Amino acid sequence: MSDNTSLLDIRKMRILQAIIDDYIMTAAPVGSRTISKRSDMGLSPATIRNEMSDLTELGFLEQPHTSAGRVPSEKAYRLYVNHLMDSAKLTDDEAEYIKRHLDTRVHEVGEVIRQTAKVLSDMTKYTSMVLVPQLSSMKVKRISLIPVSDGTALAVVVTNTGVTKNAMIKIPDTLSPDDIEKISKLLTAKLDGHRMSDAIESVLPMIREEVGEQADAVCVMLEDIERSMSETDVEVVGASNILDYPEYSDTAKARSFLTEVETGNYLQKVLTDSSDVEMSVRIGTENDNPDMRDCSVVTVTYKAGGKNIGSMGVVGPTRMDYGKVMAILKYMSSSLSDILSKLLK
Amino acid sequence: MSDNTSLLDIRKMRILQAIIDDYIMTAAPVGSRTISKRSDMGLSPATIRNEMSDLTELGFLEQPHTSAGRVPSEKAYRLYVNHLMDSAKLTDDEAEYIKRHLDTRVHEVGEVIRQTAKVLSDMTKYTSMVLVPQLSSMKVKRISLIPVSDGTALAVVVTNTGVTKNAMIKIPDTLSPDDIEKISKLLTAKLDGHRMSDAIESVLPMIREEVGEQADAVCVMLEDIERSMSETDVEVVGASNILDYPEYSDTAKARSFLTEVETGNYLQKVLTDSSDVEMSVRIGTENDNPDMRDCSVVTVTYKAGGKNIGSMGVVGPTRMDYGKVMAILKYMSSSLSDILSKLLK
DNA sequence: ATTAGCACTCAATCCACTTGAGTGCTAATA
DNA sequence: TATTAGCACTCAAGTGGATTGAGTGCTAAT
Repeated sequence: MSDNTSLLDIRKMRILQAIIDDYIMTAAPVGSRTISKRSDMGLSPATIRNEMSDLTELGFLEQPHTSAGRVPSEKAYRLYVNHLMDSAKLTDDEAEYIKRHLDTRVHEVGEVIRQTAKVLSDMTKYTSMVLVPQLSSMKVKRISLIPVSDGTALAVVVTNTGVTKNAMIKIPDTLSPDDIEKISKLLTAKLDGHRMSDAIESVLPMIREEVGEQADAVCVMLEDIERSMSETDVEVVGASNILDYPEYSDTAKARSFLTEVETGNYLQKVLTDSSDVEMSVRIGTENDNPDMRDCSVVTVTYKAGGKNIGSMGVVGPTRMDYGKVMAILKYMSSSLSDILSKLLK
Repeated sequence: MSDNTSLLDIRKMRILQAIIDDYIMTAAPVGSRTISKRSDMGLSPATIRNEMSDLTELGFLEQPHTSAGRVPSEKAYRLYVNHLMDSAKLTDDEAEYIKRHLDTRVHEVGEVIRQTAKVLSDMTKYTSMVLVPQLSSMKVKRISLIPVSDGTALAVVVTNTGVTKNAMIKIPDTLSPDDIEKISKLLTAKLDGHRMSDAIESVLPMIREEVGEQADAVCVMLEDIERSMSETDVEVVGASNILDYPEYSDTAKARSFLTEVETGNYLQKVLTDSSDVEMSVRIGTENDNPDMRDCSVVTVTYKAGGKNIGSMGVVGPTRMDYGKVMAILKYMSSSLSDILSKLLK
């Protein structure tokens, strides 16, 4: 991505910023007079017009039609996010709000995740999403196999971070409940401290001799479990918020947005793809999903014990309040990380 | 509820039915000419008009304004559902579709529930909802307590029907993992075959002496577990379908519908309230939630082992295709019951 | 009892006109 | 030379009157 700043002198930048700020608030094309009055640069509308004309030529502004004002282009938002935006600080009220609503006395990770998504969407008024913590990267502390019926058992994996996950698995009919308990204990003993993802390659060989003839069965079970563990799951809240924004007053557009969000596929993809960068911003067509081509998606990662274990984000119209959203996300990220780190001690 | 049929002669009924059928399809006020042509009763528009005038007076039809056609009232839908509607049979294609999509080789209840909701919404094109099976009414087969971290453990309850549910519970710091395992085995032994809801009253006393000084701790744990078990959870799919219906082309209306559905509170209430009647239909203002006052909600229960264990339903505009919806729900109910009965053997 | 005929109603659509916010260009100005 | 005032031009969004057409209700004829 080329750095566009060099093309723009300081005045053009300030004007562009003013236009974007205004457009983010009003969703209406902004004209030269508005900027002349609102910005304290003491320039006449005519001068602003000239600059706007240049900015249009450079691809930062667009005109819906000749006699409307100008609308920021995606390129403009990109510049805004990278250079212009004054990364808003949260007000005390906002920080307080987050603290209060996140500090419910919950001791279950799923609950914390849901609550986080709720707070995120309440504060931003956009759609929020939180990826549940990824287990595959955590170390196993315990594996319990619980017989459910002939041929099936529930595997419960507890990680060193205290996150748990279930997997319903098939078991050979030949195994008795006692066998299962034995295997369960053995797995816990051997896997303790290892990553689930390493289980099959590095740990299975060690177990092999001890389980004897059941080695193959155990192997299949482990594969089953690992598959379940690497399933990700995403909590989405506030999808219908999108209807509050005029750009989605067209029902068909709202429909395709909501359908996409409801399945959650794309959002999940974005969150997993971004789960190694501290903060990511996808503007409009930077989203490769056509139904999301006039949304922006902002994500951050969250940690537990100093290690990234998940990500969360916000989806809204391209004209979203990036400054506010990014500030909130940053704050929420560290709050959630704190809570989880404590919770998962 | 008084039975309105007596007020209407056979001809009025047929005309009303024709009007409702037409309105369900078109969502547009229907006029006398349409009915005269479409119904094979060989009556002129003028005659129909006279009858329509009577039906309006009786409260079965409404006029948006003088020169529009007529629209069925809620009272009309009620009559339709109770007496008029020819309870549509599913086509072979539809039955086939359900069979194929529900028969995925899944062996986990949650998966089946999600799939059911999906199929239900795909077929009806409305919003679907499925209440996950209620554990409190099932008999316990096994309880496992799995230590997660100091002070917390995961309780996994397996019922005789094979449904499982987790609850994260607090445990006294004084309990060692060995203690926990002992309690876990004891609970399984004592609770096996009992309903969770009876656990505290009838089973706890029997355990009391065996656990000695930990009796109070066990009691608290059981309460914790029981609370978690009686939590209901509802799977909602296809909320955005509502946007395809002209009565929700107004964004504000769609917004309030979607927000209500997103929280799921009301739907959950309806499903639990209806979980003892085979089929229930709530039309328009029969819903006590103001945001749902121009929707209808249809629910059925489903069983496992001959016993009601949950319910599911469909939400759509009052002008929904009751015949089709009810036929689909009936069929799905028995399909799901079959699957669960087999699955949970 | 039914229907043909007719006057009446009223939302929806169309069209011509106006309004007003905004542009782009040019000539005057500092 | 950069800025600005002035002005003609554009175009979406109203505004208001006329037209249309689907529908009704009533009355008189069948």
